Amino acid sequence: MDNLSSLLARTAENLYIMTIDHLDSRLLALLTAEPRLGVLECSRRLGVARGTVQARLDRLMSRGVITGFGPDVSTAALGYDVTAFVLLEIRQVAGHEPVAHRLAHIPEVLEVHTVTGGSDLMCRVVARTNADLQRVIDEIVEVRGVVRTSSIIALDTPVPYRVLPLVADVPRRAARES
Amino acid sequence: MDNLSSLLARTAENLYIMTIDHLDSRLLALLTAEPRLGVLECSRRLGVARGTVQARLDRLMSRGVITGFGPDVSTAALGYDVTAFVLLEIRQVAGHEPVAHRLAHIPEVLEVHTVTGGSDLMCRVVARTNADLQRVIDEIVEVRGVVRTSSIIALDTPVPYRVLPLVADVPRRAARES
DNA sequence: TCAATGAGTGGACAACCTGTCCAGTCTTCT
DNA sequence: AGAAGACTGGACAGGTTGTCCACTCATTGA
Repeated sequence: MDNLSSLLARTAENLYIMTIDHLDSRLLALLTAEPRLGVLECSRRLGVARGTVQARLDRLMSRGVITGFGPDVSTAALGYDVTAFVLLEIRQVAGHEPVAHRLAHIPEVLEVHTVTGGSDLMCRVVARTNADLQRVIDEIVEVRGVVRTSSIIALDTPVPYRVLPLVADVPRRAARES
Repeated sequence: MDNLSSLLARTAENLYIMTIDHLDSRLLALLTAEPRLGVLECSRRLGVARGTVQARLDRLMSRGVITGFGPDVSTAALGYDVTAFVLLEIRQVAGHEPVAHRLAHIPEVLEVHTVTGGSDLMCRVVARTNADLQRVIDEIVEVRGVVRTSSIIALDTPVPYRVLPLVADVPRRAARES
């Protein structure tokens, strides 16, 4: 069995990152599939001792790989059926932060990134209807510092957000490299 | 106290959506802040009976508002520090689905949407470095049906994905409208 | 080669929480 | 007024958690 400490690597930025092994990966997959599982049940399913699962979980959390077990809320179930990505051009004199900060006050804005390319910021927004989306975009345009917006509406989401394939790939890649 | 059934509304599409009240909202906020809290502890914090919390949670889950309690995995902690959005133009003769399906086989592709505008698909991808991003984009370009890509790199994320402000807003809006 | 180290095992304990009942109250709607 | 729905507070058995412990096993480095 690997010495787990060897799963830590120092990056160029002097930051520790963590490489997970196959057991970690299986544990994450299991918890993703059935998140309310307890430690004991996990240990039974994975065929290891309870203490092992407990130690692995502690490690994944303290290393920041698992950041939480937040309830996943479906905005669609709340009536927000429209998702869009809004690209923003801003007056750059004051920087991105104040604009992002003001955008954060709009509840329909779920996520804000600063980006490369023709735009400065990109945010993910939801709305109840297309007409409601117009209202949200109007709110965004009214934010001080925003010069122009252009929107991309997500019509369908054939692949919803997921991390599992990546999680499964990390130990494979690590094995290949060793 | 509201009759909870009144929190259901029939949409134009004949789909039931759910409006949550202040207690639901507080419960979601509490679980987001401290996700491993049990039902009993929640009831203590919210000042209601355990059965009430249990009933609310059951309802939120069965109505699809809470879709799960998946472990939230930080891709950055796994060494995937680069996030990008890749816009794809595709040969449209065969439709989006086969392309999306093939994209789903790339672990670094975390999310795929079909979109309006100049592009057909947009996906969120992660990579270890910018050079690694090139590798991932190459894999995407090699997908059959993909004609052209253009990438937007997320340099920073001043507002990470969050739903809480929206969740808090729904009962407010409902109160305003009644 | 040997000792130290880290990871995993299997077992134990008390304290706690869960799922699931129930009867009773209160408010709203018909 | 009566019915229905939501909430309360209490009860129960059974399972789970956190936290010990001693023991084994493989890897590492002196």
